[in-house]
Amino acid sequence: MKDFFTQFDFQSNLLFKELTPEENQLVFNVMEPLTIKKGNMLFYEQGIPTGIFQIKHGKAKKFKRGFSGEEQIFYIYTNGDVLGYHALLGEERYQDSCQALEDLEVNFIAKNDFLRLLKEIPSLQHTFIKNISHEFGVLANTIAVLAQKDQKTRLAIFLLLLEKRFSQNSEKIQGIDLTRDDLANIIGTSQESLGRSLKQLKEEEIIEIDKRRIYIKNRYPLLEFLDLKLTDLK
Amino acid sequence: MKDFFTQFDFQSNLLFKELTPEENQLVFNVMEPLTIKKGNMLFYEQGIPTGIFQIKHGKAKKFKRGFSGEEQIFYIYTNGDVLGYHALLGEERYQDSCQALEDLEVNFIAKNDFLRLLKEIPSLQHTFIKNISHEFGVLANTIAVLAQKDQKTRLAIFLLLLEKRFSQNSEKIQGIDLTRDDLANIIGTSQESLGRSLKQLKEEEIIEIDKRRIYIKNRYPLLEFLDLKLTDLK
DNA sequence: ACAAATATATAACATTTGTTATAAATAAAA
DNA sequence: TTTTATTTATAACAAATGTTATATATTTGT
Repeated sequence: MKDFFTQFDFQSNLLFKELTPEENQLVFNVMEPLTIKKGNMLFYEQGIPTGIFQIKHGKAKKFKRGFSGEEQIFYIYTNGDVLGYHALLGEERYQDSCQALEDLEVNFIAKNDFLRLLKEIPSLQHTFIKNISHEFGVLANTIAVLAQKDQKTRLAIFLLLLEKRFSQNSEKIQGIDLTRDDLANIIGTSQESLGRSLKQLKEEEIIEIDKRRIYIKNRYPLLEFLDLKLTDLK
Repeated sequence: MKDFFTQFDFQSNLLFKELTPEENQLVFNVMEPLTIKKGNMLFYEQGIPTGIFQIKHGKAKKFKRGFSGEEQIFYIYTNGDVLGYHALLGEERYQDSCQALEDLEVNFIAKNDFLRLLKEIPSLQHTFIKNISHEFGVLANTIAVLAQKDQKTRLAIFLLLLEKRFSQNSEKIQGIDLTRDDLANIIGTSQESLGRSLKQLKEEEIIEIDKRRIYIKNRYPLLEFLDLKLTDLK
């Protein structure tokens, strides 16, 4: 059984990690550094794919509009994550949208360069397909959480997951820095209802809030509430 | 924008549909007919993959256990659907489980035969990767429904989807034949709460129930309730 | 620095959903 | 068939969540 965090993590920060120094150089050579301003889109649902991105620094939300049009966030990417390859591997348009939550520094790899890399580095195509397969499982696990857990439980789960995600490739403790709207959207509830639960956690001294940023002060009550043993966390 | 049904359908009944007669023969040659009894597993989460299946006749549920162990159904396969290829393409263990909901007639393609087919039929690998990419979008859409819609709305959506799915490759109207438990599990609610909503729909003469089988008598109120235009349905 | 716009917090109330309990119907086994 | 087990239906009540409204805090733009 994959551990708790792995079950909900795309692990897309590991995609270029298994390369030899030579292969790594090939990848590095075709990377183009870019800055993307807060609020700008990395790509749009139904847009024609132009390449893939690696986030050097910052956060981006991946979302999709359901058939009645409301945005649903299903992943938050952060430092080191590689994204945008589904559409290229599937040779189709983007199936979801990705937007910068803060100013981003990214490395961009253009479509043709990426396709060439796939040929030059034999293991790479397999690594990507394997990751998509893993991501499929992450979405299935997310479905289970949303379908089975009540709101307070979903909040506890995503607080733990997001805190961990945001500390990825980063020295200091980041806390969870998302708008209440985005956080409510992730856990599938209303902003007001989310606020009520956050207030409770604050009163129980499990979290601390500074401006909008949420810090987990004491994770043990959360783990206990979720029936997680420390060993589940690796 | 993909139409309503396509947004929630893996379309895994189309995977072998684009082949030339010669290619089709190659596939046919390695298919081994099998019968799988109701309740038996086609494969298990964490099991080592042995091959892929095409359902000739019957229904099977695909599910995954969340971190606290409850089963979550995230897809129902039916006539014509091909399944079990994620694990082979990703060269990893099965990431979910699949169980026969009734006696199944399937065609089985053993791992090595399938891998050989991928080499012999150049378009095939691409078709499968493209489909996984599409399935990824289906799961994202499912997340949006579970996170954003209330229980009655989720029921309306899944009734329409399941009715359509079950009529796939089948002449007569099938209705929706699932245990209340499985249906409740799919839409993410309790059996009792599901029962309450079904009763309402029965009173409004939108559905009809015979034994456990649910028939949609009048789909227009459902479509209106979901704010769907007929053109959304293709 | 200031005004305007946006985001957050909170409470009261309405509605939805879950839970517990029990009976009836159906399916499976003897 | 008869008995037993399982599944479905339903109601009363409790708990969770959504909604509306309003106040306060924070961010953004000038």
